[in-house]
Amino acid sequence: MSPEQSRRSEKARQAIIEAAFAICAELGFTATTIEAVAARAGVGKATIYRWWPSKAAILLEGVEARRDAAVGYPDTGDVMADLATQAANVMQLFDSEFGTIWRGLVAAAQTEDVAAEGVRRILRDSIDECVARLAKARDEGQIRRDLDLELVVALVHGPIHQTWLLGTRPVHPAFVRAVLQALKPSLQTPPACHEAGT
Amino acid sequence: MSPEQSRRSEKARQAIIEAAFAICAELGFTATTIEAVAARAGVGKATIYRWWPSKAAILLEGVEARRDAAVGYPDTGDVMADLATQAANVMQLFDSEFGTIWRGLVAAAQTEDVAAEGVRRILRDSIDECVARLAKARDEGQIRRDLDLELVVALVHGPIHQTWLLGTRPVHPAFVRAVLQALKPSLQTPPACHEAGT
Amino acid sequence: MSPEQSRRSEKARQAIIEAAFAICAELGFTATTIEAVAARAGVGKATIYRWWPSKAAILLEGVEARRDAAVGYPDTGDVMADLATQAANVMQLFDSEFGTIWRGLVAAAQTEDVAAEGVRRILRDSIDECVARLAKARDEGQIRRDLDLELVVALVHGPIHQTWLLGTRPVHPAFVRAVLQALKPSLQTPPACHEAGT
Amino acid sequence: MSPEQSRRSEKARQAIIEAAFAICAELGFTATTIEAVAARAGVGKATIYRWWPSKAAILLEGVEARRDAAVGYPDTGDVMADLATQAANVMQLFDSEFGTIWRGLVAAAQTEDVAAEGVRRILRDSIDECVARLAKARDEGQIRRDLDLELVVALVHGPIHQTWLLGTRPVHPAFVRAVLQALKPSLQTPPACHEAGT
DNA sequence: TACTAATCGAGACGGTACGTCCAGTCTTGGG
DNA sequence: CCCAAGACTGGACGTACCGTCTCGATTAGTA
Repeated sequence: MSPEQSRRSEKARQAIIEAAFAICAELGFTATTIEAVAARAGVGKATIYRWWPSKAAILLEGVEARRDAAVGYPDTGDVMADLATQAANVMQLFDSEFGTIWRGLVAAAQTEDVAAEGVRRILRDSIDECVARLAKARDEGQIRRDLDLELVVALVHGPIHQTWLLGTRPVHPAFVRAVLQALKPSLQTPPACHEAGT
Repeated sequence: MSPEQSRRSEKARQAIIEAAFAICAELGFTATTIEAVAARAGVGKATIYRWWPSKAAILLEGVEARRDAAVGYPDTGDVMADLATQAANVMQLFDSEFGTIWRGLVAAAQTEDVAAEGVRRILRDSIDECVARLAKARDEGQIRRDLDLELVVALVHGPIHQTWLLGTRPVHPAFVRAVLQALKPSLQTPPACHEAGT
Repeated sequence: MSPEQSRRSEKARQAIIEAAFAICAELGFTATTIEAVAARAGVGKATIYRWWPSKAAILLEGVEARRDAAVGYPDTGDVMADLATQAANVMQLFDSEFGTIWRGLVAAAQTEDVAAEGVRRILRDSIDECVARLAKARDEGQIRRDLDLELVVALVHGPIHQTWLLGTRPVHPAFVRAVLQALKPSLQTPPACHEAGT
Repeated sequence: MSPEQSRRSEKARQAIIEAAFAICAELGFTATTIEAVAARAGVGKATIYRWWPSKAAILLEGVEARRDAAVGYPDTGDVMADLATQAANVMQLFDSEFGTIWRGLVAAAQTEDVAAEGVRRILRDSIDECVARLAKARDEGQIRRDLDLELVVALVHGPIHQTWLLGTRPVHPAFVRAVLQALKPSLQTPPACHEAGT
């Protein structure tokens, strides 16, 4: 984003992002070439290269712009249930064309620094959101006080996201629930023993 | 691997895999083109295309061949410690050029079916190995009897591998230990309460 | 023409030259882009760049190949008439699409060394041919013995070619004859004076 | 030059022409792009396109403006010597950066009508000047009365200019003199025969 | 002297072609 | 029949310019 933003054409910017999303959704990340995006957006290639360093950066900008429409955490009073709900919602979102886009971004992040930074930026927001929900739950006494909340985020989303990314098994809502169920002892305040013996 | 294997040149096969590894380690996955591999291996491009469908397949074959030299699980009698040791060893391995190769394979797996299958095949082996170690620990009473062991593998390696892949934070041995420590209540047989209030 | 000629595809070579000629004839030298030639010839651009440094070089090769079909000098016994005939024939040839191609080559020769050399090579042949005809005429006593024949070529063709190139006036056969007519005293052996006085 | 001239910035006009000359002299005609000229002149591209149809038109305007400083014909009383002197001076001028510019204009004239007209306009002036000198010589009886003077201009300058343009041989003063020397019999009034034999 | 309309600089825009790189296929000659 | 070598078609790359356009900021001529 080197040149001044002032003279930039908002119309072109949106057309490019929308074209990139459409092509990626329809034909996949590999077919999402700068050339195809330019053609579909009715835009010169130079206009893309002027403002974005790679196709991943375009998709990244689109994803970040849609963050408001992102999947938030409900607050029913039961954190474990809320975490499960949100994770299941994310997985459902990933079943749509958005999954293709996110896979592409993760792939790009493995070899491009710009993409890696963008992906981290997005994840940072997601983590912060999750941490906020967990902090509330901690204040309510639903989870242990001594937990590193960012670590908890990793414990919860790591297994789910990883399983989805690497396809080691299908990620259905039941799997999400199983993960959360298994993690309960690690997260929840251990119940006091009221009776001695057994 | 369509044609007959009998006529195949073992020398060429090894040279190709080694060249692919070397280029990927030195110049990265993106620069690991079939053309470059052929040149470095002193091999015709057709020879590569005859036996492998993509560059990811070459690296995959190399990785699978090196599985014997892979990171196994120690058995000190303490599963949690052993899991931590193995995970830390893997992370150390990923700090080397092998990390670059694995990142490339994961990236390829997001868009190519062949790569995805290959990655899953490798992960399956790793999971099985881990499950075996966990089964032993379960038999020894170190972990709960009611656990789905494959789920446990996800719980343990998901957070670690995911954090490494997406770079959301540095993955040092301390982080690995923290993950395992946090997971203890979920995995271990809950201690009987001997006294009220503990 | 860097790589070995042996593996070169003769079919591609001819298709490229013919495409370049056709496009130049139909659409002009400016529209004769490498891209258009490749498309018309059904050839990859790389194949063109592998063997020719510029579009001028392609046309040049075509022109040199067609030299056999070139405009030669008749030998009726009258040099001046023969020179006029040949020059008029050349001008007629230049009225066809070949004129467009030659103009393009001359233009390219003003800014590109490769084109300049090629044009000079072609002109050298033409000059030699003309010199040969002149030498014969000189031996027959039709033109002065003391003339530098290459200079004569310049005297004859310079005015004609130059007038055509720069378009300072239309170059009809009458003009060609006028040039030759005016040059007669300079070329022909001066008649001896048979009578003293006036 | 469509819009009103009154509002035109004389400063910009001169800066553009000077920039075009400078770039053409330093980097050649090919590198003389509108973009480069605009940048060097510190001028918007639109300002150039508003007043000139092409880069050749800019150089043309500069060349025409410098015509006063052009190479005129001396009048020593000996036409042949004067023609040789002027031609030699032109060739010397062409050895400078002006030669590069003129070559560029001739090249452009092969494919662009505007350039062709401009070149013809300039040549017309040169021809007229030469014709004027020849007319004077004719009135003085130095050259034949029956000559078409414009044809004479072609006979004199055609060989020289053509040889320079196409580079068929180096154009030194000696060459210029040789051309004029060879043309003498065609131009000069034939001397009466005073004695037989001679 | 203030108004106002055209020109100015700057540079983004949609395009076209550039010359390069690589994919994946095909051809040639040698073992 | 496999191999090394590498030319082939094809397509995307990222760049350079083209000629058009839209922006304030001058800057002339007019009121």
